[in-house]
Amino acid sequence: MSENNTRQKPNIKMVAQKAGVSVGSVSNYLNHSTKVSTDMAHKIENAISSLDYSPDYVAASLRRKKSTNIMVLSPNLNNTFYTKTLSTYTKLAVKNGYYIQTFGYEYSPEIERNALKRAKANKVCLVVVFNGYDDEREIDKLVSSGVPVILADRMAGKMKVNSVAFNNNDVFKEMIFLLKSKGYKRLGILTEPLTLLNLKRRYDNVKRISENNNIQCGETELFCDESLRLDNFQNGYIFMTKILEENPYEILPKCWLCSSDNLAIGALKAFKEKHYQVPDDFSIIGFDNIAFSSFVNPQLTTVDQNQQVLGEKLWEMTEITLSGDISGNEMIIPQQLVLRESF
Amino acid sequence: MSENNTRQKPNIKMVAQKAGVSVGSVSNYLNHSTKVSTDMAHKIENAISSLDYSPDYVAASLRRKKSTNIMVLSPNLNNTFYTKTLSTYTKLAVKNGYYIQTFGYEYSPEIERNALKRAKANKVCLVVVFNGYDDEREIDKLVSSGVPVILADRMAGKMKVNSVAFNNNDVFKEMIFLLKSKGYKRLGILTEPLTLLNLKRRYDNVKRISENNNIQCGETELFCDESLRLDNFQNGYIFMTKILEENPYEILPKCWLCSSDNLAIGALKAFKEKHYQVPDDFSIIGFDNIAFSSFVNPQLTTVDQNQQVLGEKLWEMTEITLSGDISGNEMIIPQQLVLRESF
DNA sequence: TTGAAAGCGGTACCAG
DNA sequence: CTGGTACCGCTTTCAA
Repeated sequence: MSENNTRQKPNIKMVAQKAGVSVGSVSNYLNHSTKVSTDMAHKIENAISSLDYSPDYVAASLRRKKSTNIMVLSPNLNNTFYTKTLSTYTKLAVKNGYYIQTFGYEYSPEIERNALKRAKANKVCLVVVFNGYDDEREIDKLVSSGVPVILADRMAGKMKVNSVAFNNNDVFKEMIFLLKSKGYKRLGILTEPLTLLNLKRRYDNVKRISENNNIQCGETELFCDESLRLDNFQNGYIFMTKILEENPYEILPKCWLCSSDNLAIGALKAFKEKHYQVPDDFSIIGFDNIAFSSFVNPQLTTVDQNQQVLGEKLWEMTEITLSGDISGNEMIIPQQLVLRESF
Repeated sequence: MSENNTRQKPNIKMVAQKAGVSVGSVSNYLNHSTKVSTDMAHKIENAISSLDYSPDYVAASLRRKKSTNIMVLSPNLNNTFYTKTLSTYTKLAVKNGYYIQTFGYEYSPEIERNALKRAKANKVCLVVVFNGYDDEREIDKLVSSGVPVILADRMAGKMKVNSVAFNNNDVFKEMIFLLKSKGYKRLGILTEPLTLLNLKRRYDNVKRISENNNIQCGETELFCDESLRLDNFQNGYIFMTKILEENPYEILPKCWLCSSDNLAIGALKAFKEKHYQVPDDFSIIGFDNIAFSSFVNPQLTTVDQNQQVLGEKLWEMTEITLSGDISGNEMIIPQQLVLRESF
């Protein structure tokens, strides 16, 4: 008979009333901020369950001036390198009472900056930024307005924020050594634009180490295109097809290093379609070691960037950051060459 | 010299003061709720930019009792079927002033229910649930507490909520017809547990249509395992390997239909490793048509569930839902068999 | 049009 | 330990 089928959501005041205690006491009880008598605890418990009350985080955030929501920004979500990392990270966060909101900014600096603004407006307690670029100003503003930031898979550079990134140097020593021992003279680089700082660093390092070892790896060997950001597989395939069609086999590098497994797998398809044998005519090395890389044929040789470890380190850094230490801490994770069939 | 380097975040009151107008007027101006004089508009504009003010959504949400945040729940994020759909949906949402927070519940009903509670506590204006199960009670509670829900890739069943799902029936007519014309007598089903409603529906339909056409597809042909939820590739591979080792070739179905491309690709690897030829010794059909499915060897025959279309329909449904119509609207998207090499 | 003031649902301080 | 109350930042009547 009652008409108010969407009756008012129970609030702390109603709980207090029903339990016959004050609002403050209910809050104390809920937040364990002060001990309450067992008698009172009982009454409150009963009121809560009979009303089916659950606290309003928004109101709490407003008053406390912070929340337990963590925002994670990722270039996009279509790369299992990111999502696998997030699986681990999310589980850890949930276990500790935090909640993760993921957002894919689709490689658009504009959407990314917009999300950064949301972070402030939504009072998240932390934002984790995967890669990203052209965002230093927004990040600085965010930090100085009180929202800490962790950079993931990216070094802090000049910014004074915490970060966890991969080494991006040591693994190339082994790689180039092997390259040399197999008789290669040049190394082709297939990559998205080097605007991403970790990509730039990788490139600089592999180039330096190559040249120190008489492996040619300069301008002529650098193949990079804007499209490679968006749809790695598809556009990697298209781009490599174009390269093969526009250049005679002789002038192309015989060994390729790609900035992601997705790209490498696209290139692999292009090689096959043009009837080149991998690794005989061309050999290829990926980056990330996503689950998929061992499922393609030939199986992909790649650089392992362990997603579980990254997720765990990220959580460690989160605890450090949340405890107030935002003084530019840095965690560096080693990489590892995993030899399979494509090289 | 100033010590307050983290000085107070500007709020609407400070803007009002600086502009020499009232708080209400600033709010009116910002929300276009009432016309303000151009003179006042100017003063407010100036105050805002000189203070670098940006409004606090949390406070606004509290007062308005709703927000422009949309929560999207997904079983996990490691399947590009979900993330591709989300790419499209996110772009549409952002364009319309909404913000998407994605959360992967890792196939845990507990974590999923928890997230649903967050939805209420965080005052999101809508939650989109991909698949999910054992959550009807939480969803009902959510809806009756005023947060509308859209079911994605899942039909509403008995629940009175809006949904957008795939047809999951018609495509099987063509598939079984082809199966028959190629001389197959049985169809093996490789799937995660049928607790997901859309999976159950798919299975019932393919079974019925098979039997009507004298294709055997019953208990003996159903291969399903809990592990297949978690890491599709890896566990699909492991599970199929086990099947091949425990059963003589003769008694196994020669054609397989999988509940996802990820699973199919895992199975493909198992077939190859045991030196079976695809599609000669075994043929296999996937589901989803993820980008990757045309990159494996042999290329995967699969059922296209167009992710872009799903993303778009989901946004259409979002507008309907947000406009207040939550009376159990349903959108059904057709599927399409895409013939490649594996069948 | 504009301003004043009452909340939204909590938290935290302070007095008892 | 408990209750009373100011306040978080914004929206929204209501009067002027």
